[in-house]
Amino acid sequence: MKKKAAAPVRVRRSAEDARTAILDATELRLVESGPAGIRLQDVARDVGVSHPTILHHFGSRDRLVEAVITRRVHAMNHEVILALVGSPAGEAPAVALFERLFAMLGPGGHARVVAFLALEGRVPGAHPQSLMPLAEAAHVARLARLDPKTPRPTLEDTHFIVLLAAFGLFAEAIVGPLFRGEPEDQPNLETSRRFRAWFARLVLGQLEGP
Amino acid sequence: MKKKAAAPVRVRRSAEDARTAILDATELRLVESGPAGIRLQDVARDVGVSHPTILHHFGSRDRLVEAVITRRVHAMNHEVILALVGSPAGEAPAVALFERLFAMLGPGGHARVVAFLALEGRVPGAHPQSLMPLAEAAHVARLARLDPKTPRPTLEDTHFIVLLAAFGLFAEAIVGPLFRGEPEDQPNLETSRRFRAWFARLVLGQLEGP
DNA sequence: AGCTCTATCTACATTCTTGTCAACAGCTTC
DNA sequence: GAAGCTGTTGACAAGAATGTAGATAGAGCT
Repeated sequence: MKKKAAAPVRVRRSAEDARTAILDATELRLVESGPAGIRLQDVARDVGVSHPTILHHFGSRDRLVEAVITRRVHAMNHEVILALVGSPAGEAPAVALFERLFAMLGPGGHARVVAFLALEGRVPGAHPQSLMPLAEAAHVARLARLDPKTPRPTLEDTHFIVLLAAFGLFAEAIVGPLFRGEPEDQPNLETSRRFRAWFARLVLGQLEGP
Repeated sequence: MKKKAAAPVRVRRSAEDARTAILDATELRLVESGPAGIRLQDVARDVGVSHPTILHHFGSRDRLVEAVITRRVHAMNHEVILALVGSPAGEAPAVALFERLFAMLGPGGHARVVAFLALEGRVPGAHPQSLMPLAEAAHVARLARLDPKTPRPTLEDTHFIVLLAAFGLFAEAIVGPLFRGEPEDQPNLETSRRFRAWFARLVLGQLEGP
């Protein structure tokens, strides 16, 4: 007698576990292809479920995309803040901080996600990503460390320096290898590292200078 | 007697005119949504033809995308080079040069195209976009204008400054409003302009300094 | 005018993607 | 162990997107 055609062993997770597994798989697609590149069937295959299961847990593709973006942006903000508050002053720590930030933005994929969101014009009101609060904090610290005899820099000056730091790390992650003429599949990690160190010292010099 | 159901006035262009019209419409979609967002039906509607006409002229969607990217990248390189060679030395011209470059990258959409290409990993071997030749030219000019008594900067230092300039303009165009917390639909043009001027002077200062 | 070339169109085929639905099957509870 | 809840699934529907095929119709040429 024939076997009953490979019993379809159905795994049944808790709703929360299923949602988490689906979000994890979706996040990979988000980093790789952006929100517009997410396909329910692909995600389903990655997780090992059928695509209606995803719809059951998230209602629609749009809501899934919204959920994964929200989770990712929250995680990114959290990691960036952690790195910033955990960094002491000084040149060597500044270089180390830039390394840490870059590791998150580049290899970690945060910069890609930000770029996709910016290009698609998806800026949920909930996540403005403004750097002004960071600039204000940096400005206070900057004034406190400056020689009282030197002229006081404006808040806008500090804001611009913070913006520049963010721009540099962001662009290095997205177009660094491209602008350096390195093949995408094997970028020159050493040149990239030296640029980041050079850049960190430049930014620090701007903050310490007049 | 009935009319013959609205005579389908068929416009017939030369093959070259048709290709150009199709590429023009495709280019708008490229800037707006990136290569992955180009739809034959949308382009056809924009041009006012049926989508098989596009396939007749370009063979396939892939070849259309390839053609529009090639044309756009060539145009971009051409414009950038024109702007660079037409710029004299000095602080005011440097600020003006940055304005001109930004006008092409931001409102002109070049930065968006570059970002899409970088994110999708489409870097045709034909267009490596390396800034090294530019850095070498800048290095020669830099050495010629430096005080002979000061230590000679390395080529890598000049390369990094050129990279930083490109990174700043690129990122300002892509994520400037986002990182400044401005609504996408009405960015603060004045703040953006001041940042670019501040940034141009910073870059110039790096080239002139030691 | 008649002929040829080919740009263009309508209609259709195929594949992909999201979404719906009814049924199935683990877990928990009684 | 029976019942209920719900996570899960296959089958199907509907629409969109690319690509194909044959017919049609401008434009140039003789």
